[in-house]
Amino acid sequence: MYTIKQASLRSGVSVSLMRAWERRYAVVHPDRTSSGYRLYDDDGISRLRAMRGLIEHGWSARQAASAVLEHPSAAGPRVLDASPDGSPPGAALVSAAAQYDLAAVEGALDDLFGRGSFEAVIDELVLPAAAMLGQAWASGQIDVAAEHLASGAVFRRLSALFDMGGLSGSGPQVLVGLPPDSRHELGALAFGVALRRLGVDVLYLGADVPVESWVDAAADSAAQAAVVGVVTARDIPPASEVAAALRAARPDLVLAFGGASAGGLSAIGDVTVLPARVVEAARALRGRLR
Amino acid sequence: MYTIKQASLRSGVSVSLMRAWERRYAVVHPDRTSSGYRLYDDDGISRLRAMRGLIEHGWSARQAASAVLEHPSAAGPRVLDASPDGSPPGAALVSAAAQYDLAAVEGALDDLFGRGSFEAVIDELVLPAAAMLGQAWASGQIDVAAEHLASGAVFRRLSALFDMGGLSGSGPQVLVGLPPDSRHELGALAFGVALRRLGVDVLYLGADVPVESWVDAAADSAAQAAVVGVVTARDIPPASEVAAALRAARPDLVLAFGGASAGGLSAIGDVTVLPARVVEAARALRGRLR
DNA sequence: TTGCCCTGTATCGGGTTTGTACAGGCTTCG
DNA sequence: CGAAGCCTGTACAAACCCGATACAGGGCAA
Repeated sequence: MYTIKQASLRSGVSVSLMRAWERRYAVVHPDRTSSGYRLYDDDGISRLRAMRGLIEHGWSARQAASAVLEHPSAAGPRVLDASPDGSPPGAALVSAAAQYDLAAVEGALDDLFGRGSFEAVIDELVLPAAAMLGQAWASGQIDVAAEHLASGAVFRRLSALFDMGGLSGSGPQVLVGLPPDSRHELGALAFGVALRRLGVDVLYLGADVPVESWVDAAADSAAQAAVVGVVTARDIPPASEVAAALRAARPDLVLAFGGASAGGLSAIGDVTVLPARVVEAARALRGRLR
Repeated sequence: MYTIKQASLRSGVSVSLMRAWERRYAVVHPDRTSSGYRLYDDDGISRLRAMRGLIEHGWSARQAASAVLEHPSAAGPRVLDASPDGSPPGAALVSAAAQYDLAAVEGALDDLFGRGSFEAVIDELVLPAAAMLGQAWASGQIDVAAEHLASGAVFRRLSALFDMGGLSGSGPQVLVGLPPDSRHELGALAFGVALRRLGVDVLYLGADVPVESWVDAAADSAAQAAVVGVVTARDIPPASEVAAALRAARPDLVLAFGGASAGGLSAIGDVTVLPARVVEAARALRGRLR
């Protein structure tokens, strides 16, 4: 349940306009606190967002409202909306980074994370935006320092979410990390957050973990599974080395590869290849535990 | 069991506010001594920390409280192994890392950060503990993966503090980062946090920043100063390269070196060498601005 | 063109929420 | 014993939210 300000941030509709739409078209019926404050649920946010989308596509407000009221399914849990000007959601992050404007970076992240729950936004908005940062750097559009600035901010957000996940202390333990020489860890960390939010105790090892360290971690911890990130095609050989060493050291360990290039490793024995999207990957792995 | 002040330090919630939350939302029910003093347990600390996290992410206090009350599993207890008297404060962190026990790692960090304000503990406890981690790794006492696990947790704490610092938006801007090929960024990040808490807008570039990126960042941002971390003696040559390039590109920029090995660079022109302790270093740099 | 409706936005007076501070008195600890 | 810490209760300012109203600009019909 969100206050009107939070609902405004999540729906992209201004506070004044939300009240106007409610009064004129009864497009939402938020609950009220005992003192009369509006409290919006996810369905209300979806309706507001759907209505905004229709209006941006040229509909009049009244038509949009009746469409939303008539087709409640049209206001499904879709989250991914292009910005008003049609630019992809991560563009604001890239341009903020290019100008070394940390406030704008944080604002862009507020916008991305504010559009829904972690699970709703991470695969659709946040990681694509981070990927755009990498592309912008690769294409020379922004500098390494600018890329660091912005991806560091993303990393901090994810870190806060990781810590906020809280330890169940009793759940299964899973090692998560990247193979040697692999450095882009945002996806792995996001996966760790998603897994932790499913009640799994994640031992997050980070980037560039040597093969022997994987083995030692598996031997010295009570981990039930290990997930090795495979971000680029270059990570495939070291990742398969890690898997082979882990398999030899701990035959009982559930092994999985995750990440964009994990598909390149499907040939290897009994190693699970997780879906590319971190939320689905976390659910898939969770299903293999216990 | 902690007194209210200890609980405040560990949870990051002020004493007044803890009482207000208890009175208004009944989010905790601390035991009482016979004379009425509150006594908090680890579960209470976790609840307060969770509520604080939700509020920092935009929830209203009342919504956050009901979420914490409704979802008690999110706040699991954390047990800290009693460390033998006389052992240095960071020993618990190292032994927790050695056992890949993330709960114990978080508990050790709770203990370290709980002993005082950021300024009080960072130089005395947290960074020495992080240094002990590095030494334990160098001496073969713990593995790289264990070191990653624990220093990642420290990094996340510092990241949260960095984000909590908030942007003044109007303060002077300072670039903070490490020279090329330098990777141990905990000290630089801690310095960034300290600086931010003094009202300076820190543009944190992170580790391993190429010379050209320093130059571009200085050129494209409105930074008044740049601080280059010099962690080990090996960082001295690249750091001096960065300084020379920055001096050439932006003669007006205030340049400073920070970190344990910054002293090795005292010979270079008008570059300030900051004290080794981050709090003093931040104050020293602050004095040179505006 | 004129006048009217639609629609997004701004403002006003008044109530609510929330973080912080203070006063006066009791407890703990060195 | 004195300083520091903690208690309850109260107060307060800033931020937030409420309903109501006003208003500007665009579209549209007369």
